[in-house]
Amino acid sequence: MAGSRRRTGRPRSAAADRAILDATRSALVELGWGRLTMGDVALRAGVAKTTLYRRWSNKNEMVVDAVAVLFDELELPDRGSLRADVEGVVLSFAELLERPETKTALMAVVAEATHDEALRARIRAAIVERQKRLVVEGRRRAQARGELPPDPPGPRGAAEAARAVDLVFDVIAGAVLHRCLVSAERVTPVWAESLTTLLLHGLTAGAPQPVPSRPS
Amino acid sequence: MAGSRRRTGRPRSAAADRAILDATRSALVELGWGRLTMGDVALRAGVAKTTLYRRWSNKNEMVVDAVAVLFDELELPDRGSLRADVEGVVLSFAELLERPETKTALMAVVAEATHDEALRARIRAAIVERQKRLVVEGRRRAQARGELPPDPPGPRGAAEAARAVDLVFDVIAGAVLHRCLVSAERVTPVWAESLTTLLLHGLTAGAPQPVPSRPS
DNA sequence: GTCTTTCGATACGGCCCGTAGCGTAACTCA
DNA sequence: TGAGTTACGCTACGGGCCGTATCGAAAGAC
Repeated sequence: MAGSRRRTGRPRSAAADRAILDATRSALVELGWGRLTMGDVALRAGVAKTTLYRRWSNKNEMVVDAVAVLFDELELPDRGSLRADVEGVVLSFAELLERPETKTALMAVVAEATHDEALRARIRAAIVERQKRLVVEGRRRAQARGELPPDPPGPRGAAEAARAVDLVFDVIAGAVLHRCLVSAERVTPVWAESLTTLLLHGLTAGAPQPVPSRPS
Repeated sequence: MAGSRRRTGRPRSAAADRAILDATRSALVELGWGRLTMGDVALRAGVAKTTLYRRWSNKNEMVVDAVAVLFDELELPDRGSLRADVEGVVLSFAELLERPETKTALMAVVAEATHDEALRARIRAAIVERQKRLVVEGRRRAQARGELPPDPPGPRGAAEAARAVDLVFDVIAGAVLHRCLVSAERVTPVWAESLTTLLLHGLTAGAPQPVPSRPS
């Protein structure tokens, strides 16, 4: 379907696509979300405003596409240990989030998504689900090294593993995001190390534990 | 200074203040951030639009004030153990964040704050710094119970304790926020328990730890 | 009673959104 | 090569909202 969509007529300009998305990101940096206008993006891209509306139905959808590709540059090179891998991904994610276009656009789009189901789905597919690969990969490596226990067998084990991945993803991404955007403080290597230690060993590391955890 | 600010003339209507902030919250629920207009808020509040602009210079500042009070309802009753306290605050915070006016407004305001230093400061003062009290209190109780080691003495110990509070706050608030708003999944009691276990004992709980943590 | 400030109401310039219409450019197919 | 089809740049437009100005009336302070 996607391949045979348009077989005749003048094709869409791929150069215009790139110019528009680039212009959107640079406008986000300079103006922020509230002052970003479609007319301005068109002007920066050297393109007519109508060309924007032929591709996206509104500002939100355009910005999601402009920002989603930024997250794809996240990588997880094998740094040899679970600790090093976690610290690495924390710092990479923070570096990404400290770029003005990323932080501005991500928050604005998430805000709009709170009352727009279609946009919520677009975010989940374009960003969240795609980046969970980092956690899956880091976890797999740690299990291979013996730093984490292997997944239990069977479908129950797989479901449990999926829940663990979701949890770790929310904790790491959430902590970095909150630190950068809500608390508005920088993510330093020292902070990344502290976060990693907390994740690996917990709050109670090095302390007596007089209160046993209750079974569920 | 604040007390003797205005000594003559007609005083500001406290009823109007309340009506405006209530109207702002209800408009956020129904319309979301993008469609919320000052004229509409004035209409809902039964107030002239000029009355809004006498109190706040723009939409962002008004919404921060409308939302900040919601966070003050967070409490931390002593549930008898660190585990129970953490689970409790996670669930309370999630309940707050799942209210439409909270999630919409918080994200929108944070997005605007990425390129507005004054707004960033307002958020930090009105929300972040005020809610850290929950972590400080929970930590103090846990230390009294012997679940956490006491703070080292001296100014260095105090600084270290402050960093620990900041870290735990970012991790807990960030995880809940990311789960609710970015991943767009519900915070269930089961999830809260998993998060608490992770926070208390870390990823490596129950697994061998071949890689020792390096001292800093 | 006078002074000061807020209030509601109305009007306004300005900016932006999203769409429509037009002539032209680019590409496909016969 | 020529006809058909689609994208493009340009311009213009109605409509909505922002933030401000202006006015007379109301509400307290002195």
